[in-house]
Amino acid sequence: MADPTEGSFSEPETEIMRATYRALREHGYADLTIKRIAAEYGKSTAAVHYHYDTKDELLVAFLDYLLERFVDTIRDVETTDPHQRLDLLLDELIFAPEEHRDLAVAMLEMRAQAPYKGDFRERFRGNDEYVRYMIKAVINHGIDEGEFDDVDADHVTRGLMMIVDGARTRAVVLDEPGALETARQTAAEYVDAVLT
Amino acid sequence: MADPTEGSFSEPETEIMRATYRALREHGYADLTIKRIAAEYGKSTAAVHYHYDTKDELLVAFLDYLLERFVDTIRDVETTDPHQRLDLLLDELIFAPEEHRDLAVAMLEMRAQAPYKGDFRERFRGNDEYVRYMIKAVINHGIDEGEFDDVDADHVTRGLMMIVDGARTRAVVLDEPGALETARQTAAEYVDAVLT
DNA sequence: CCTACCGATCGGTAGG
DNA sequence: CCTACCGATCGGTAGG
Repeated sequence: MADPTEGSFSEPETEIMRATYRALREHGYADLTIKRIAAEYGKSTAAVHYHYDTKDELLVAFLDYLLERFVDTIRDVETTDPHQRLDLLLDELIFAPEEHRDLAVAMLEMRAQAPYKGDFRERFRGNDEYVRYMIKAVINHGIDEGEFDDVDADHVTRGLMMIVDGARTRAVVLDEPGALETARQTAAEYVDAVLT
Repeated sequence: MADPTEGSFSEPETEIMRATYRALREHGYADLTIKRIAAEYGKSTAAVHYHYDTKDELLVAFLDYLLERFVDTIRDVETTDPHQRLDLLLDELIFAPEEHRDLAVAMLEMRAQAPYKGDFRERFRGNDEYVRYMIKAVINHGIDEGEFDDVDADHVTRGLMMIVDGARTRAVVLDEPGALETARQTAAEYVDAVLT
């Protein structure tokens, strides 16, 4: 809250989140231990437990941290023209895994835990609702301005989310060059087909 | 190989794969231990290690087992009409997570390990190629018969895979009713838009 | 395949 | 926050 947005040091909690991120990237979720997080943090495991009583509590906080970072990558779309705005939004949603592969990998690992952790699922649902709201708003705006056909904005939004999530999953799992370009093109074809 | 396809007992390896499946379903990948697998198997951990030297070796065999089961769910499309055949294929690919949620959950967990396990990634790539080949063959058949437009079959196939994988991921993570119906409809819209 | 066990590591805590 | 430690559990093995 003190706003060291650019400062190289900040609150211990933020440092621990960063350390968790590095540990997850290096070892994967299944081998993510308090000891490794503490090692990345540069302090003892007791220091970690001083800030987060249990591992579960730390992981939920970490998911919030991850989702914040994710939302940050798609927040600054500034154009007002609906079609262009939708294009830019889709660019960010689909090409994010390319620029932030570590983030995409970590997100998929956390996502795969959702069936076992209700806390995780709730947060992913909230995040998904937020992203869908952004897309839906642009589509509705385009419909109002007569730039898009009068479609079911909610349905089209969900269709685009399928493509976005498919792209993300495939980018992480298969790691094939060109997969994101294909996804972007598919999204464009879908937009052209149903909105115009 | 002795073919007890319906027998309630079979080779120890198959029993262990089944036990691993149950243990994974119950505890998740991060808490999947040899001890729990052995408990499901009904024998000692040494019995498990007798068949699989290391946990890694067991997991790779288990992924093969999972992918076989997955392929089995999409093998028996019998129609010859291209459009109908593509529809049935997409039905199976998209609605599979509904009928086999455990399988879909397990698959996503294994998928999330791909960045850390080259063995896993290779197998997912092989499986993906197989599924894509099936779809592409149907599309090319439709093009040859003049039922579909003369499109880039490979590109359309990849577009459909995005939707399929998006649907699977979202079904597991968000667990929202209706998500698969939406995905199926999106796939139909995409097919209509680019193939006809 | 089993019993019995190995060293290593786990999440978490007591006491300062 | 640290040192030092807890009981529990991990993957894996020896010997039969």
